[in-house]
Amino acid sequence: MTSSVSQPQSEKERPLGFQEHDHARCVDQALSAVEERCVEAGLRFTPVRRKVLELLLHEHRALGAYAILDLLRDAGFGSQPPVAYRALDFLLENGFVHKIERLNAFVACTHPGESHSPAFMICRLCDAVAEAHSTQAKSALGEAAQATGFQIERTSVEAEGVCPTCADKADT
Amino acid sequence: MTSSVSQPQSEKERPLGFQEHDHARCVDQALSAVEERCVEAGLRFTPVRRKVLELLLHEHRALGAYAILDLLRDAGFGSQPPVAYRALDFLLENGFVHKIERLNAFVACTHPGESHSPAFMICRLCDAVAEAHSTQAKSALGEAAQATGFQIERTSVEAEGVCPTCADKADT
DNA sequence: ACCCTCATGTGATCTTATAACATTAACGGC
DNA sequence: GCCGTTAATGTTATAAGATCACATGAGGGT
Repeated sequence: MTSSVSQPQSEKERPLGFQEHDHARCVDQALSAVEERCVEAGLRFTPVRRKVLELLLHEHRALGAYAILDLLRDAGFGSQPPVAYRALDFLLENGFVHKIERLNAFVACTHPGESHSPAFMICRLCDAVAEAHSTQAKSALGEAAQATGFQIERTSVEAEGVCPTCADKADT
Repeated sequence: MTSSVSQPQSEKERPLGFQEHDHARCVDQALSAVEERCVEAGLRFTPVRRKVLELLLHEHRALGAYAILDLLRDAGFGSQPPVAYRALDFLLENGFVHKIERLNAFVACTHPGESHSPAFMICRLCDAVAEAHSTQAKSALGEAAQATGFQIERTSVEAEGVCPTCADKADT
């Protein structure tokens, strides 16, 4: 799922993230990983929560809360905003999804389980979102923070630009 | 105005940013600097635009668009959302203010004129916002971007935490 | 069975942002 | 100085995002 630090291996589609991959498999893997972590941590991975994560993994891009809500409704769940927001809150709190502030939208985490301060690359043309491992961004601000005595609790790092796929299209 | 990389020099108040400073003066300076840049660049620094910047400089913290709108109304300007948003768009485009995505709010730029990719520290207790010079955050993501072929155009780096002033209060 | 807690369903409301269109002000060519 | 073009503003309406408040239901422990 949109792993971010290597060259594209196939040119055939690269449809949603920046890279081709076995999507059905990556969805299943991620769901299992999260399920396992919930059991370990005594968290309730309820049907709505599972469904929301599944939808985000399946779509493999950032979705707004109301887009998620529509899909939930189609799947027979409640259709009022809090249904989606509550599931998202749970998933956010536990690091299974991230919020893309720039888009007011949500993406499934690319590497759940690992503790990390995420950084994102967002394509302004197709809205694809890739998550990068970024320990560094934190430390970049860390210096300034230390100098002022500011205590950092969370960071959000987002880059907007053009993904390889869209750049290719533009060349044509 | 909330310059970010040095020790607090006075303990008497540190009211809005993380540091004490001659506020009236810093507002005037910033306004002049922006005015000058607009003349140079052939930009129209109209009354609404000036007023919005002035308000942000004066308040010296992140304000929501509707808070700005209220202040505009008080000052005799139009009172419909587009009035504020359009002025903000202008100021954003030209780097005179920044948007804090996390708060859906806007702050006056701390060092207009210098080209920079801003990074912010946001106090979750008092909403004070400090802007740090950060060339590094860009480069942190830059590596991942280069590896995938992603072309970065803009970055947004925000850290949420507790500012020195609020931390002091908590200790008491 | 009971209680307590957490999760869900639902309606209403609030905040943030934009679309669309009319009106007015500034700017350049002549 | 007049006129056409362009950019800025005013105003109405509405879209999009997020939360509040309160009722109902499902699990877990005793």
